[in-house]
Formats: sequence, structure tokens, C-alpha cells
Amino acid sequence: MKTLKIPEATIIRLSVYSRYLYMADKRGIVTISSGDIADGVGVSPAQVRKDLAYFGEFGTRGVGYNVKDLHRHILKILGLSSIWHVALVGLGNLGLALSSYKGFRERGFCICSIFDTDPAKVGTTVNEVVVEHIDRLEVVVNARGAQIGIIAVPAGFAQQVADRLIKAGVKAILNFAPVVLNVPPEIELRNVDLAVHLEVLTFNLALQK
Amino acid sequence: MKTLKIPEATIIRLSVYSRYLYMADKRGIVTISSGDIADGVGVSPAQVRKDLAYFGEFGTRGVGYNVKDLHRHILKILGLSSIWHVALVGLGNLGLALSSYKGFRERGFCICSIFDTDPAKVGTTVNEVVVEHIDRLEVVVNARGAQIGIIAVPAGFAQQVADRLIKAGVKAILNFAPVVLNVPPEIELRNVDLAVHLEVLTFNLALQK
DNA sequence: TATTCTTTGTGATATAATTAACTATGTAAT
DNA sequence: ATTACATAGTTAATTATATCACAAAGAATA
Repeated sequence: MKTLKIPEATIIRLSVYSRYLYMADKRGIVTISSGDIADGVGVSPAQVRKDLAYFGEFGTRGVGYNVKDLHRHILKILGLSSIWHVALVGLGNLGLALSSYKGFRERGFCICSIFDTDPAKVGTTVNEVVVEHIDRLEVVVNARGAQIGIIAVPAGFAQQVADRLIKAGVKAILNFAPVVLNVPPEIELRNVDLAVHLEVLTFNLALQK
Repeated sequence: MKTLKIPEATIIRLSVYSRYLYMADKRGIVTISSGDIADGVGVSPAQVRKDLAYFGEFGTRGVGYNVKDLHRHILKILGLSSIWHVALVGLGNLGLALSSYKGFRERGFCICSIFDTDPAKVGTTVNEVVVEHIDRLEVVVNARGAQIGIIAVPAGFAQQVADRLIKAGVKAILNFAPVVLNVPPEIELRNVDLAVHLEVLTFNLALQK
């Protein structure tokens, strides 16, 4: 696969395109143009073509793209042609929401390990997954070969959870705790800070006044 | 306030800086340099200074920034010097998680209206807020003057909820449904797609192989 | 007071990303 | 066959963003 630097914005858009293609396919659409996709997801047609051009030629000039084909290609690009095992740490309200989020399963993510410290939660079953005590994190994650960890614990515990996930062999972390984590460069890390999103909105609202 | 185009990345970073400053303040730190902030949040010192330069001069050369001062200034910039009223639509697992998310309250966001269609939920109290039926959305949102709406309903209902929120006078929307919403240009819209974040991770993991 | 040190603020530069324009290639109609 | 048309792929131009390097300004010291 080509490895010249791909903008992250491109990856995010590919993910959006793929969802749009999935819907188009379900509606029975066979062929689609860059303009159709662009309209559907709110970007320019040139942007769609440019994004795809990083990875190859998937269309036919004068015609467009085959929906199923392109969809399959994008899933492949995004690394979604196989199932990813995800370990979720922290079963608070957010953890619970994430564990039952259908969007993950639909896209090939299996949250197959869940950890918490609360004795009332450990041993219970959430979406067919038995909640483990966090003490067993290394053992379980390692044994199951989870590649991705989701951190949904309070900010104060996030770093130590990250350390333990990495020790257990996780290669990527999605962090929901509002704190900057320190991880080795080879570990993929993304932070989702829900308050930040609201603050971008309020900044723009404040500007308008 | 200056209105020359501010990069969104700058706003996001300001939000992160502000949290770091808040912590620094709590630890009793009085003065802080751009380098300190940079180390703390993982960007370059020049970036920190450039971000701040969009909005004025907040530091003292040779010294640094007063933590409390800078923090206050950033909150002001982000529009966080007053409380924002937020209406949450959809009380599934995600909605429930959002409604009880402490990070929002800490930053001055008050989720003071919650809507759902489920009769079992309507009338119950969640974090001291009585859940209303979605039929009353326009009336309640309008009466309470909520400025921000959070959409946490299934993708298929997101557009109609957005339309109704806008009709009720909401000026900004945070959308968690994995779908592209159509809103007038004057409405601020941000989409949070949880699966997209995981897919950026898997893309990078897939590259490494 | 002069000197040195530190760190901000900023103009210049470099890099990255997006948009626009163009070319190549296929389809369909005459 | 030829022509007109549509649309992908690509190169060039533009715009946006980040980095660098240094002058300006204050603090500390001699």
C-alpha cells in the first residue's frame, strides 16, 4: 500500500464516504459519480476524487464509480476488512453507551472485553460480554489479543490505564478522558473530548454576537 | 473581537490549553511559559504563542503568562464566561451518558432540557431534569431559550430533530448521529462520529503492517 | 546603569491541504 | 464512424496552517 503521507482529514472523509456508499448500495444504486458523493456528504467533487487518488483508480471516466466496488475498496483502505477486537475500560455511563453502540459493531468492531473496578459491575453481563475486574486487564487483553483499547475512566486514572493497555499489547487507544496521555510513538492514540466539541460551537456563537 | 479567520484547530487547542491551565492553577502554579504549556499538551511553544496571538497579547516577555489571567482570557474567547443552555434529544445509552457527563457542567454547559419519545422515560428525572416528550420540543426549547441542541437519536430521525431544534430557535447543534445533516448556513453544526475515530486508528494500524 | 538572560510576539518561510482547471477516457446518440 | 457529452484522474494554483528565527521587552545581576 502507498505510504506517502495521507492527510488525516482524508481518512475521516473516506470513513464518511463509505457510510454514504453503504446507504446508496442499500437503496439499490449501482453507479455513483464523485459529484453525487460530494453532494451527499457536503464536500466538493474534486475533494472526493483527490481523496481517492491517494489510493488508486477506482472509477471509470465518463461513468463514475461502481458503488459496491468503491465501498469495498474504502473499507479495505480503512482496515475494516476484518474484525477488530476492542477492549473497553471503564463502565460508567459513557462506557455503557460505547459498549452498546451499534455503530461499532456494524463497522466490524467487537468490544469483546470490558473492565471496571466496581464490584457491583464485575461479573455482570453487558451486551453478552462479562465484565472483568480491571486487575485482570493485562491477562485478559493479552490472551484475547485485543488490538484496540478504549479508555472511558475518570481523567485521573486514564494514564495508568493507558500504560496497562499498552503493556498488555494494545496497539491503538481511543481516549475519552479529558487529559493528555503520554504514550510511546508507535502507539496510535486519538482523543475524543466531548466538551471541546461544544466549545468550538460556543466560540462560533460568541463570535456572531 | 477580532474576526479574521481563526483556524478551527486553534480553537480546539485553546480548549485544551484552558484545561491544562485550570489544572496548573489548581496545583498552585502562578506563572507559566508557552514552553510549559506546549510540553503539557504536546504541541510546539511557537504554536501556543501563535494561537494566542490571534486574540491579543496575554503574556509578559521574559516572564511568561499568569495562569489565572490566561485561563480567564481563554474561557472568554471560547465564549465560556456565561452558562449555555443545552437541549438534549434522545435518551438512549449515549444520551444518558451525555446528560450525566460531568465535563459539560464543569465547563459551563447546562443540559437543562431532555427529550425522548419513549413513554417509559418521559416524566422521569435524569440528573434533576424532567424528561419531556419530543412533541413538546419546540414549546420547551423556545420557552427556555436553549441555544445549543445535542442530537443523540438514531440516524433516521436526526434530520427531523435538527429541523425542529432550529425551528425552536437553537443556534448550534452537536450531532452524534452518523448521518450528514442539512442545516442553514447560519446554524453552527458539529458532527461527532464515534466510529470514525476508531476507523482513523485502524487505518493507521493497517498501514503499519 | 549596563549587561545578560529569558520568553513573548511576529514577520518570513516552509509545509500542507484544498480548489480549480485541464486532459484522458469512456458512453451514447446521430 | 463521428460527434457530443460526461466524468475520472491529474497537474497547477491558491489558500490555509504550522514552523522558524529573530527583534522587542521585561527581569535579574553585576
